[in-house]
Amino acid sequence: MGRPPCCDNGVGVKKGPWTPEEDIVLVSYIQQHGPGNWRSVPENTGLMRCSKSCRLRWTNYLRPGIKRGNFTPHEEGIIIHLQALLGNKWAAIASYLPQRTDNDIKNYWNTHLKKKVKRLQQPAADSFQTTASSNAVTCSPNYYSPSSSSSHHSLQGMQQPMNSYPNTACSGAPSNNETTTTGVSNLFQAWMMRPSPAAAAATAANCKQIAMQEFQEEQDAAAANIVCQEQMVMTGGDVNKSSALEMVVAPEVMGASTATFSLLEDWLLDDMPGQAMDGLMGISAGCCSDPIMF
DNA sequence: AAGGCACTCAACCGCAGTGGG
DNA sequence: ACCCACTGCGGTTGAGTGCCT
Repeated sequence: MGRPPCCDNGVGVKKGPWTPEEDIVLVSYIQQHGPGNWRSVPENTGLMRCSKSCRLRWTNYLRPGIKRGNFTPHEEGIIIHLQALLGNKWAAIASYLPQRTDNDIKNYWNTHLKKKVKRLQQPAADSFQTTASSNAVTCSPNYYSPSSSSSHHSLQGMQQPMNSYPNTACSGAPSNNETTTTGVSNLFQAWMMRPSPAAAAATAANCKQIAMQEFQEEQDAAAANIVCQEQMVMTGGDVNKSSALEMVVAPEVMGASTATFSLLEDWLLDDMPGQAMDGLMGISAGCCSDPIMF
């Protein structure tokens, strides 16, 4: 017991924000060797970072297909919904939003959604206290227990194939879309051709799982079309940080993702007609208090 | 203009889980 | 069965930034 953390030696280990130069070194290495074996990354690249820091930088920032910026009302709704179901299982929640990282979702929840939900939950809770004191408003993740898996909307079956980042496990399926893969995107080609572990593990236990599998496969295909624009603006030895490594998802890819994503959205949101657009999905009273919601 | 405050988010920390030897 | 190396995850921190007074 008590194995020291990998960064414990401290000596010579750099901390704090990553520089564009470090990003480039890391991306170049992952292009050659693929993600994983993080222990060897600092050793082989000369990066003065611990392996954990390298992994985090990759998964939360450099990984292709990451969508940054504002969350859409749809995404908000899904996060709120899944948080009510799963609790603070950010990795699990992130698996349903393949373009978002668990860190992003966690941050967004803590900074925006938690307050939002609380604010809207308050009046609902007040009204509920007079009627349903024991079974309703808690939104506990245990509320939908595995024992209720006979329910049409049980998460148990479908969670399995979604546990890996779909967009990093590309099946290498050929695409009809024009793929302009230049710059940094070239760095990812090698590892993007790996087979999909999710596809290999497919068991099709129920209809929802099959649907999610299809979603996964389409995500894989979409990932093959991700266009990563390398915009390394080197001016007089300086690196423009803001544009050094900017991944841009082609509009047609986003369209495909959106189309396939609607399947998931249907499943997530179909019991809440007319509630999605306000971004809060009626979480305060509607979803959590309805035992047949899922 | 400047100081204080609140907010955001990248990054860190520590623990748990897992698989190989 | 046990140990250990490694990865994954969730909670937390703190630097940067913008707004307000």
